[in-house]
Amino acid sequence: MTRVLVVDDDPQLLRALKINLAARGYTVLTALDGTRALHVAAHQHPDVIVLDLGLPDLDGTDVITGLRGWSTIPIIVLSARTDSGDKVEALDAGADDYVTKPFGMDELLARLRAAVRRASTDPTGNEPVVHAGALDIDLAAKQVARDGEVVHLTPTEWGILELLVRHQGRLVSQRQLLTEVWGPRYQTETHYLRVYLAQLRRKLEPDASHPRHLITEPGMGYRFKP
Amino acid sequence: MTRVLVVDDDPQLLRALKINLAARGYTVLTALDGTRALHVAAHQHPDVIVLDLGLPDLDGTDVITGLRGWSTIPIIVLSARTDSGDKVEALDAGADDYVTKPFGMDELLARLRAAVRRASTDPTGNEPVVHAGALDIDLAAKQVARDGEVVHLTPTEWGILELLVRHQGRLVSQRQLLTEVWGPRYQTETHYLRVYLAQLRRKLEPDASHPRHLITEPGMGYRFKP
DNA sequence: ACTGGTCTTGACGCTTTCTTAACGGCCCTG
DNA sequence: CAGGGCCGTTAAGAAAGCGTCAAGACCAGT
Repeated sequence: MTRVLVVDDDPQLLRALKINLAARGYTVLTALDGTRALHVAAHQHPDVIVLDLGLPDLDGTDVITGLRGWSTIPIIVLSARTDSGDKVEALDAGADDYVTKPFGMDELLARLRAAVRRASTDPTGNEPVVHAGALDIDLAAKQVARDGEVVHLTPTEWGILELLVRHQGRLVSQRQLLTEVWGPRYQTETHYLRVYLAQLRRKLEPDASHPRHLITEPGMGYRFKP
Repeated sequence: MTRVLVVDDDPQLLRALKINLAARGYTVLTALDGTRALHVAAHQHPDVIVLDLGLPDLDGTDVITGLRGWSTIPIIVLSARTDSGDKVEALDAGADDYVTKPFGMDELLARLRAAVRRASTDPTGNEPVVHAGALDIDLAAKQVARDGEVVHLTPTEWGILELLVRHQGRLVSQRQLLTEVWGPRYQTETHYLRVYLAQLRRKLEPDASHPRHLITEPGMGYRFKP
């Protein structure tokens, strides 16, 4: 049974969605504001989230980034605002889809099915700890240990490491690193990568000048070698 | 570089999209109808497809199902019809997103980024590893091994090899190699090919002077023989 | 307002990669 | 068999990319 978390501060709409989704066989969880949404998402592990942007407590994009910090659950954003700036912002923050109110219920359901279908072919979600040499990288806990000692990483450092580790062995292009860690507008700031890769190597590699795990492929990108 | 296939029968819109996408650093492939779209998708392996539903030859959903038969490439549907029935149909056929015309270019770009982001974090990398003699060519990892030993390639070398391997067995013209690896303005610089093919053979072939995989077809182009 | 941590930015030397040139071999044609 | 394409090989200078260090900007918590 697919579990949907619906986040909306409008009780009427919430109720309508709940009825419709339940009628289609979904299990429905609900939250009235962003804080509770994050809480429910963390504890109930829904399969997909329908998120209204106009929440009383938190900004919509903050909810998205809060979720994306630890999860890849598909997020479908609902909003009354047709402004394309909002859409861009939400999508770049990590939303999977954006539906403008008023919307047809069958359209929302179709988008929901599309989101769930995609997620179900994606076996990401149960790969908690990656070991590589003296490194233990816990993706769920967002923590790295070197020789058993926990190493502190900044958010940006972690973002880079996580992306590389999730694609371990594969080449990750500079462009992808920049868009996913900094955002699509930073695609050309390759300098950042050099600075941060040097920092990561200093923290994680036995010999920073001869890296064994964080490999540079000149002109192409970087690669995490286990 | 992300490769986008744009399918539209309206030359004007096609041109506008091409310019905008190219300006954002995408490599743009185009097709004017469904048949050609399926052909290009199969042979050029784009990273994402933007598909207009109003095509002259095939029904939009047929194009989607045709693609979904063998590929999980993200598909963003474009349509003038706001009818929610069409959306449901397209999404259930396997489309990833549905954008109604007229649309804002920045919104489309954001949805494009979202689709590419999802696909890239999805390790359903159905890019195969191609074996040829002592060579193992991993297209997803962008890595080649010879007798199990990883061989380092420069970006240009990899670009040539990848193109040839993706068209394995078939002849790839010099013109195509030059335009895809160096850019359309280098179509006459056939000399580059000689230099780089020699380098590739030295790195990959058992006997560089009697190549078994990287075959020259004099006056025509090159061919990768598995 | 101060502090500590983090992110951005600039400068420099070094390495890798690209471009270009020169030369010799092969094969077809006249 | 002479000449002109076309191809392969090698090498060296030019250009682009990389690693490193460090200073200033920014931001949140005290």
